[in-house]
Amino acid sequence: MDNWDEIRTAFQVARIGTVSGAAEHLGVHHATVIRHIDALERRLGVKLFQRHARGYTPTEAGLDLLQVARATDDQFNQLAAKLKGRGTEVAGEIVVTSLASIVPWVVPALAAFQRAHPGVILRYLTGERLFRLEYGEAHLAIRAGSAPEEPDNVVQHFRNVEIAAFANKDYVAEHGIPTGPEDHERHRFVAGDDPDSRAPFEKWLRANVPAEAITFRASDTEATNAAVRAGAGIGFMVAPEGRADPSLVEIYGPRAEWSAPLWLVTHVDLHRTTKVQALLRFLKRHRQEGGG
Amino acid sequence: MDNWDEIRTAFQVARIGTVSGAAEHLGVHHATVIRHIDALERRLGVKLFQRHARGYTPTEAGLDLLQVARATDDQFNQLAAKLKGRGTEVAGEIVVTSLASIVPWVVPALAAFQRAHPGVILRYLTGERLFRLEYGEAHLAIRAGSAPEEPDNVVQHFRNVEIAAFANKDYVAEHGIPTGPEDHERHRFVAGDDPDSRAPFEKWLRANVPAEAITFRASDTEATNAAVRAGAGIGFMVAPEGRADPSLVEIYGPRAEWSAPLWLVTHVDLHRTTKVQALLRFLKRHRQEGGG
DNA sequence: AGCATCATGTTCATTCATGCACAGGTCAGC
DNA sequence: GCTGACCTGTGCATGAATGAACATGATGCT
Repeated sequence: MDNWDEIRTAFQVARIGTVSGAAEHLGVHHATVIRHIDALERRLGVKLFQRHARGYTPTEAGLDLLQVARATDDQFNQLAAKLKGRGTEVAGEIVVTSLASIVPWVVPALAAFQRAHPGVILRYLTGERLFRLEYGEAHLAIRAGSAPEEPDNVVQHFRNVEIAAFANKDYVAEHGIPTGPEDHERHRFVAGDDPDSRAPFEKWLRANVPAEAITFRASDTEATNAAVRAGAGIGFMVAPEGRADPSLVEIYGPRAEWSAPLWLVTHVDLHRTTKVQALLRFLKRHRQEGGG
Repeated sequence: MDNWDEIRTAFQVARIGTVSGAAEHLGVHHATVIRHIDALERRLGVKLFQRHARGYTPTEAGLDLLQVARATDDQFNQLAAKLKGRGTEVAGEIVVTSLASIVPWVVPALAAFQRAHPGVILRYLTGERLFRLEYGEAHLAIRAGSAPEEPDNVVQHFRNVEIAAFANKDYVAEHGIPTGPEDHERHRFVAGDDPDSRAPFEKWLRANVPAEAITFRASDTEATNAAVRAGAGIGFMVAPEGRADPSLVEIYGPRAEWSAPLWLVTHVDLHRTTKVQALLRFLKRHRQEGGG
């Protein structure tokens, strides 16, 4: 594996997604980028990218390269900063991902972090792209639920996020507020679609709400939240998110048994870099804000 | 930090120590190597090497680069192997270091490992160069004594090494073998020079041997071993090493209270690579052999 | 439907990095 | 003290990697 510059070129293509974009970022001609990729693929005997008219999409091999090269890039930048005597400076791109449901909580923290470190460029990815993050597309993943246990990942418990039950005002006006579990059959509930979900509040639903009362199911958290807002019934939401919506009424306040743990997940190769460390420290220092 | 190839060039210079050697290894002209180094240093504004007529010696900055670049090199090689579908193949250079005193135990294990993986090139460094290993000059360090706790290092307990007391045959012929602790004042002992040493057998010496009976002290383990072989008195040695020398007599057999733990220390960036993993697994699988 | 925009991919001229040859220096050994 | 074998360092010719220009295809907006 000689010619590290070709790896660097491939890294930028994988990161940005287009040859032209990578060429501009690298300050070279796009023909050079194409030649680097071709040479690298020929030498490795593996297709790194799927060519199509809209750009280059990394294959699985390309994603492997992306992961290794991103770590390298970060480490080289950190080395350069150290050698230049600016060892503590935090700068460069940081990619963060999380479930969409905790967006309203994460964004203010990231914004504050960006304010504290103007040299940082934040990319915050949520939603359907999450599955690709296993391949090292992000520096930091904020996950909910049971602790991830993949090798090469550094997992830290972050905090518990408060979960409460909400319903739309119109729903309350029509159906009122449940007087207790025995009243649940008279109500309508919104829940996830997975009947075996291990989320604590889903277990509580199965135990305390008759199945016939769960009249709206959706696999995606955003969908269930939208259903609650639309008045489809009573559903669980992250507490601050629900409270931020004036059209919602808090049916049941947060309970310890419902709260879901959040995990900060980083890849070992990235975990030690100053910028990731700085972000982790920042997030942990600000974990009180926003309720939880 | 653009131009990763220049880092690669600097890495080879730091690793090999000469511009010409690095040039030959890289398959380029040595003038190219000089230009790469010059360009890199100018861009970083830091001297990476101390030039002298016998070669290039890395400065502290150069050692920092060496550490990062070695990890990168290994990771790229591992990536290449994976992408080429030979993910399990173990090949390339592996640098191991340890105290000189456990050389006779380590060498057979390394030799066996090399036999099992013909593609591997082993470099086994001991002795005075040990101090440089903090800077990532080795893939694996085998350390004795208390567990190292530096950050970025992965420390695993390896095994305990048996320590026994030996003396030269000539010494025994002249002084006999101690009948018990009360007989020690009549004997001569070889010990380390540090009066506060935390090595277990040194503690035992302080507790069970009168200070006047310790007539030979040396700071280096090799020196004390040589003194024992030369008949200067009774001294502690690694059990298999002492037993391998027919001129020595085992005065006190190994005791649990004397045994010193050995630690396998790797840098996080290198720890996950297949070849380091393979070596660690191999060493742990063969830890029974050789007594311990 | 048609145009504008943005992407990849190929050909040809050029330039910059490389290789070569030689100078200068240091160290080891006889 | 001298010779030989290393090593670093520099000016100059060459060639390989690069950049410019152009062709081509897909997408989105009017």
